[in-house]
Amino acid sequence: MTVEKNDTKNKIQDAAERLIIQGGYGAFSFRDIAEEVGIKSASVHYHYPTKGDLASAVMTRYINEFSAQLPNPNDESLDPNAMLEGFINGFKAKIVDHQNMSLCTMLTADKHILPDEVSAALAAFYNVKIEWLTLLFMRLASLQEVQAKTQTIQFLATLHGASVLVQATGNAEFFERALSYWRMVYVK
Amino acid sequence: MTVEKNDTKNKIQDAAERLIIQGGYGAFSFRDIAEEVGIKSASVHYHYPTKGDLASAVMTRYINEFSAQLPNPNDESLDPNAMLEGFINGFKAKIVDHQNMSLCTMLTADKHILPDEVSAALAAFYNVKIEWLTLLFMRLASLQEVQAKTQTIQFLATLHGASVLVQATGNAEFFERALSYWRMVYVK
DNA sequence: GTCTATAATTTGATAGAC
DNA sequence: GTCTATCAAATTATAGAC
Repeated sequence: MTVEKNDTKNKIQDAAERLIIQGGYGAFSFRDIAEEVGIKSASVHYHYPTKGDLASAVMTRYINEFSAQLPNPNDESLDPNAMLEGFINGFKAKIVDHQNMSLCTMLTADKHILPDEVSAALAAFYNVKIEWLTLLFMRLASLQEVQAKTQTIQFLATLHGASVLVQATGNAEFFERALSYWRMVYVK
Repeated sequence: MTVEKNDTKNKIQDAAERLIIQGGYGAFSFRDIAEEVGIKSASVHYHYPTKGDLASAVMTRYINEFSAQLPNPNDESLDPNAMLEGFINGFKAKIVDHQNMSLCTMLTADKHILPDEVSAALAAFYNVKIEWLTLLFMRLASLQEVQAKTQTIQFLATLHGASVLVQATGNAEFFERALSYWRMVYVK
């Protein structure tokens, strides 16, 4: 199984991901992508026949990379507090450092105009994150599943809402302010 | 000063607002709006020459209506807990009942492709909400301004993030779960 | 796999009649 | 204020040569 990291398919996905993050599903065109990759739009269609196919591929790659990078929350050789810190900081890097919203938040906003398979993948991805965090909070705070899931929803909402506030106001400081409770209780 | 609530300008704004809420700035066209209002696209251009003009008008109307409906947080004849409850429930109505994200969250996602005046109005609007909530939290919890503002950012993030989770997963129950802490502390 | 060429449609916007 | 008519540009997508 050969893994080419810089082949045309990946370059196309890189460009598409960047464009979706910046303007949403409606704001990426085959010509924009072609130009960025250095080929013609017909060649983009060769790799991904429709816009939905391409968005779906970008989404799938994002989910796979994200999931692969998640450690096992019940691995006793790993510090659960550090896992939560890593989760927060990974999100923060996308939001604050790159002054963007996450790919998934963007696609969530566009859910009504997304191909069905993409919006289904999106919902599934959020459920993966919820399950992972629930296991982590069960371990972190010795909680029952129901209580840990509630913590998860509150935490995930804070994280995603923080990105909305930062993006809307341009005030990066709001990120740490929104997350301060969670850092205080579980990280420090 | 005559106030026509059902004149063409307002009908156009209604249609534009609905379309923006459903698909973002990129997913509303003059023809879509014309069809919904029952006129031709050239007539829409008569009222709002450019797309930016229309988006700006929708945004301004939304901000004005929202601001006008906010009570004075320091009015001692009003219950501050009820004010926060009203704020939460007003947001919930948009998110859960209408299965949408709020106009402002949608436009925030599209910020990079928005005309400058619209994105500036957006940032200003979030700051209005933050100031109002900060005054409310100062009164609600007898906090200093800095602490009240931190509460505000945490609360606003939770609210907006809840809408992302509900929209992404289709699980309306996540709204109350995300807000449960705030309802428990300040509403019940 | 990439290209040229092009089809079919949609888009934001304007001119001018009524 | 609304219409018809139209424009120039951009869009997704396909056919076929190399």
